[in-house]
Amino acid sequence: MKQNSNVPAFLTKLWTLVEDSDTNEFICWSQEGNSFLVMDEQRFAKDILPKFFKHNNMASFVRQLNMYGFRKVMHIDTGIVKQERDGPVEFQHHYFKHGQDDLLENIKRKVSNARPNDTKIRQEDLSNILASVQNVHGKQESIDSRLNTLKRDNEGLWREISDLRQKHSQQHQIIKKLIQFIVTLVQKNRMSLKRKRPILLNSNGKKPKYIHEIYDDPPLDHNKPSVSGLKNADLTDDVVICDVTDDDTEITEGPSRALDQSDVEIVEVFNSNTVSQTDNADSIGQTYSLVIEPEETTISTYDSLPTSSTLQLNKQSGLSLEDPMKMMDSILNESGAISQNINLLGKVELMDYLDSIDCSLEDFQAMLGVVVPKKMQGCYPKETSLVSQQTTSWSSTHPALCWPSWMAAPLWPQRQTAAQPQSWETACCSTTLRSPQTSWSQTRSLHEAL
Amino acid sequence: MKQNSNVPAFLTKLWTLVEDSDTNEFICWSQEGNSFLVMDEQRFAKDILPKFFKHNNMASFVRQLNMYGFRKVMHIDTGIVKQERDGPVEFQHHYFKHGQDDLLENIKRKVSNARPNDTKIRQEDLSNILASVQNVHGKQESIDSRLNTLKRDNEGLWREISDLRQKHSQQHQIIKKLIQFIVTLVQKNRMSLKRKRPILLNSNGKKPKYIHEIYDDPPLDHNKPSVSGLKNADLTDDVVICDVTDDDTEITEGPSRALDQSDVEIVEVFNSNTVSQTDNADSIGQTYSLVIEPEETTISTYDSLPTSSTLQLNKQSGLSLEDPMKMMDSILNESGAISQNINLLGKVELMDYLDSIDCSLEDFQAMLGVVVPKKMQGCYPKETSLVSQQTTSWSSTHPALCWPSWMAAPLWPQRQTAAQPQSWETACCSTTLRSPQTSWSQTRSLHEAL
Amino acid sequence: MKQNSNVPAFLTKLWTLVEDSDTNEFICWSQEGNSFLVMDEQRFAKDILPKFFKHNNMASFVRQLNMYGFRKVMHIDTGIVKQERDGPVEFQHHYFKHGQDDLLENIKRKVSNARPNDTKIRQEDLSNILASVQNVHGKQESIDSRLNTLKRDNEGLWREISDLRQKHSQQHQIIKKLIQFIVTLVQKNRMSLKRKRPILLNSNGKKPKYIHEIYDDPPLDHNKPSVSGLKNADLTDDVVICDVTDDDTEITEGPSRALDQSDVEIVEVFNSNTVSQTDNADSIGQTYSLVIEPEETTISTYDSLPTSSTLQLNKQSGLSLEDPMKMMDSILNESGAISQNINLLGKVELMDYLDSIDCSLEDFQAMLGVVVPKKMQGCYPKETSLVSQQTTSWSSTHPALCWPSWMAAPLWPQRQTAAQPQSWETACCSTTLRSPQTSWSQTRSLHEAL
DNA sequence: GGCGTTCTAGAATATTCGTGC
DNA sequence: AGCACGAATATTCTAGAACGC
Repeated sequence: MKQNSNVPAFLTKLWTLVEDSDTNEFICWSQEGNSFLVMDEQRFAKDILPKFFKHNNMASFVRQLNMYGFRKVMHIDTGIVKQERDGPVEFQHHYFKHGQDDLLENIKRKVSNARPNDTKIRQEDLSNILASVQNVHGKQESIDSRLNTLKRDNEGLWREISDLRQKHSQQHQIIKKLIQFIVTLVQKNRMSLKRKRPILLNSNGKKPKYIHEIYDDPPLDHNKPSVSGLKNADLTDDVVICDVTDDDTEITEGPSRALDQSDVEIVEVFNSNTVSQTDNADSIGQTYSLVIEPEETTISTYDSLPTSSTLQLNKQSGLSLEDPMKMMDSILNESGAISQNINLLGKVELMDYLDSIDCSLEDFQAMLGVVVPKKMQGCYPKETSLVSQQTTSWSSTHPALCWPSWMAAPLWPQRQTAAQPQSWETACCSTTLRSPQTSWSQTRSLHEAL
Repeated sequence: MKQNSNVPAFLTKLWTLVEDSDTNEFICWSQEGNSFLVMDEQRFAKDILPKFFKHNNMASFVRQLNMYGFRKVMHIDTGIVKQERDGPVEFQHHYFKHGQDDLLENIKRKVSNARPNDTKIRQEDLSNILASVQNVHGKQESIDSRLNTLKRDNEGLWREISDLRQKHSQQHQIIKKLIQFIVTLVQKNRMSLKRKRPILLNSNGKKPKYIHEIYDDPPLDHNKPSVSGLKNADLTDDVVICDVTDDDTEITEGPSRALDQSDVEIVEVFNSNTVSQTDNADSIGQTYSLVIEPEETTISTYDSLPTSSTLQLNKQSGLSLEDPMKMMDSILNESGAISQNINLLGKVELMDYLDSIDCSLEDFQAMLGVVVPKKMQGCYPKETSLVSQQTTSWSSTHPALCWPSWMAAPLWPQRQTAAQPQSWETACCSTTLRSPQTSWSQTRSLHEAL
Repeated sequence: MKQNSNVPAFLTKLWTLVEDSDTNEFICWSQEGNSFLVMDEQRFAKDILPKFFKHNNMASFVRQLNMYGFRKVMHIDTGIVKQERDGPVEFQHHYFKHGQDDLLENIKRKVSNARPNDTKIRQEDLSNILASVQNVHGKQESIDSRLNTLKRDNEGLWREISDLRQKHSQQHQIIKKLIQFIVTLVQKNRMSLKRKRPILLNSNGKKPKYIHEIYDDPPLDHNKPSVSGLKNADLTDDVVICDVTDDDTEITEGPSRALDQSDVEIVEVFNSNTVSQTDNADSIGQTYSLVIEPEETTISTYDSLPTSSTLQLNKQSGLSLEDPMKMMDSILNESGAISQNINLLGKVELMDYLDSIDCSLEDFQAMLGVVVPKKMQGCYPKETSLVSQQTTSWSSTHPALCWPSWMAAPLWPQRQTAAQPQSWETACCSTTLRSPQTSWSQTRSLHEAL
């Protein structure tokens, strides 16, 4: 009757009840001893149950049995409506056997799964998931619009940059022309003033494209082209934009440049020590040279140092006299140092360039006549016909640059004709490039007109 | 006893049973008639149930009641241990009432709903979906942060561009002034040297605002103070950049450097036909002119070809005197090839520009400083106050450009006044610098040409 | 007689029934033992069925048989004339065989499958959600790729801007040199013509680095080789930016400007009304002044108007003669108008700038030598060594600028040396404008120092 | 928190009805 | 008419859940 351990009361009571021979009338072991029988449900419920439990309901008793894993033993005649008192009810459990109360502890009460119905859980899950998904959807739309905004911004930026590039290029052209003009001016001045021996740059009356000729193969070193250029250039007849300060010098030669003793001297930059100085000796005045040399340019963006490339310009007076052209050369040489890699292009452009600046008075006028629109901004070329060329000179130089994805055909407005050095301005994003010939011929005709 | 309609047999039987006064001993209506009582469970089960159903189990009966939504009516003494034989059992249903068998059809039998298979499958589905959604969430956050980063980048880019624009504009001004200065310088030189008859551009001492007059469209731009300045500047002693070539001229005067017979001649561009040419005829020497003419300008950004638009500037020495207007026209024609479509705009701008440079010498000076690109693209003004001007000339040209969304008031630092031709600067954006050689040789050829 | 396991009652009962020899009269195995026969339907139903089931309907019995997959065995005469009312009925099932009750467990009852309830609804929900999630996934990938594209674009933009900055800086150098050159040129001209006492800027033959000296803060920039070059350059014959004007005029005053009747006059732009004009009265010749004054700069980016800053260009003849320095002053003044707000910076920069242009011949020479950076194109320096400098002059000016997130070390190619006035180019994007006064006064003091 | 009692529900089977071939 | 099956209900056994101890 005592129940030790942790065997639930129900099991103890049930086992006792079944074992108790006094109640065999109502409840007893089956013959095999592995199940028990309730002879008369009704009487058992009303007479026996209350003595052991707090109720007299057969249903509650059965519920407990089920709770502990007992199963009803089906009889063949089950279901038959019998007039007489129903036959006995039989239950069994693997660990509920006659004379073996030690097995009872193996019988475990069923525990509610504490599972409030997956169904409900699932329903909630579904709701949550749905809400989550829609939330994500909303966010995505937001992100999408932001992306579009950004994309538009980017497009605007590209346009801006294109515009800036173009502007820059134009400015560059202006500057170039200005320099040319100034050089010419200085030269002229000398000629007219001194009218003495013209320093022969090209005594033969032909422009020596020495540089071009000498360097048909530009140095691979991109960073110091100017240096090499200078070195190799052996300029014997060069120029001598010497300056002279005095007054009465005579200019003997031609109308062309016979520059002498002008107060301003444009000294060519010679290579270290290799220079052959021309008649500087006689120059008594001070000589001033114009060196256009942006400091920045001497800086290597990444690793190279601006050391060697720094110019050792004019060593003061007593220097050589050079012509403005030389100066220009050096200037251009310097600034264009980078683009030397682009050989072909460089050459072509050089040609064009020279041609284009080969102008006389008319050119000058034309040069002067430049009208700037109040507003010019960059565009986005859409055509591509001329792109190839651009690519040639540009892509190579800007390998890292990625053209905006949204631009179908990145055509720079740049006119980058051959005559137009890309070095400084390069760039641009214009759609069409002017054919070199165009400027070529133009410049030419103009030139010849002289 | 007959049950028609679709009322289940159980309900019909039950109602009949309760209604039947013969069975009142076992089962009957409650006093209120909205529930029924089973007096003696055991007897009712064994004696009555089998007569109506295929069983004699009270449990089965109760099960059916529950299945149809009947509820047991709890009594106060429920739960208490009753010594006496159980009291009556009471059940009720909203549609099960005394004398109202028509309500029975409202009583619906419960139906089981779950298919154990799906359940598990669904659980897995739910898990998958949930994981998926959360995955998406995570990605979205990542994307969001990247978007923000990009946005910040873009803002920085706009700032950069704004900065660059401003810088460019400033440079442009510098260049313009430089040119003006140079022109003046040359002019002065001549004057002082020759002190001869000045070519009168505006002999009357008044600047012919021909252009402006011709195109009576006043500049919309209010922001060009300089322009006004120029206008107001009364330049009586106009320039006479005549050229002289000869040799023996004497430099008698000028305080400055007596430039004489300089080969460089700065010819002023004369107004259409109204010019009185000076002694050009006698000029034997070569004349060199400075032409600042960005080739790019001749290129039409989109579709036009640079062909016809090439400039036929100066026809050599002995040339004529042309009026500035003509030149401007040709220039604009050239460079503006593209923008020709934008007639009005072009004209207006031109007006402004010309107006601003509408001075003889002054014109010349101003002229130097400005090149008009055929196409300039633009920017993104959306506002307004200061933008108006800009918008006037600018927006029309750059309809496609969108100002960054995050910029409330996109005011460019750029001063882009009417007098400020963007032509030069606007342009291009190339990365590479032209190789030195190129410019080198070019410069040379030009030099040699001298 | 007891049936445990999971064999349904019907099968157990049926098998028992067939096996039971007592019922052979009504139901028995076929001869092969693989099917069973019901001899007399009616008697079987009425007499036998009720003893085992809750009914006495042959139909129900057959229904159960069908439910468990039993099939009726068709006889040959079936369908033909069935004379005899009830021949024996035969049913068979693959697992229902004589003496083999162990096969019964293989017999499965058919189960209805469709539950139109939630199941389907939920299934639909799941499908919808799943589709939605996957949709979102797809969109996200799209967004992701767009983001990447944008990012690449942005990177390209930064590169472009870097490039543009560099180009601008280079141009700026060129311009600066040009101006210097011109100034020197003018000066020289005067000297040579007059050959009078040169106004000594540095009579001692040494360049006065007044500015630099005054502000002993050396530029942090290491990238200015040219600068160093200039410094180191031993300039003996320093400049003499004296001006000479007329022929025999004597410069009586200070070393500073005693400008007289020079043909070219560089008039300083004075602040409104505060200007002290020098001996202009006596100037007989016409004087032209070069004023470099970007109109834009005078415009405050947002709200200020370009009013006062407008230049009063050439006042024509009778004007004052000024020295190049003045011109530079005015130029700087103008261009720097915007950045006046940045006082400190402005000053320092101005100092540097002035210092840089305060050169004599050497400087001049250096000026001519344009150095091209070995590497330009916008790169994105990764090192930061050079950043400091840049930061020094730049960051301060562009506080608002955010460097692109993807750039580790935002190194601008720009050389922005101290000697490089930021006023023109850098300018700041908008954030702060340098107050005109600053440069003004500075320039002045410097000027006066002359 | 486990256990016990009670009421209700789930689930499988059972019975019946109806339908289409 | 009869078979096979769907569908609804019925019966039974078991489980869930609420509540009290």
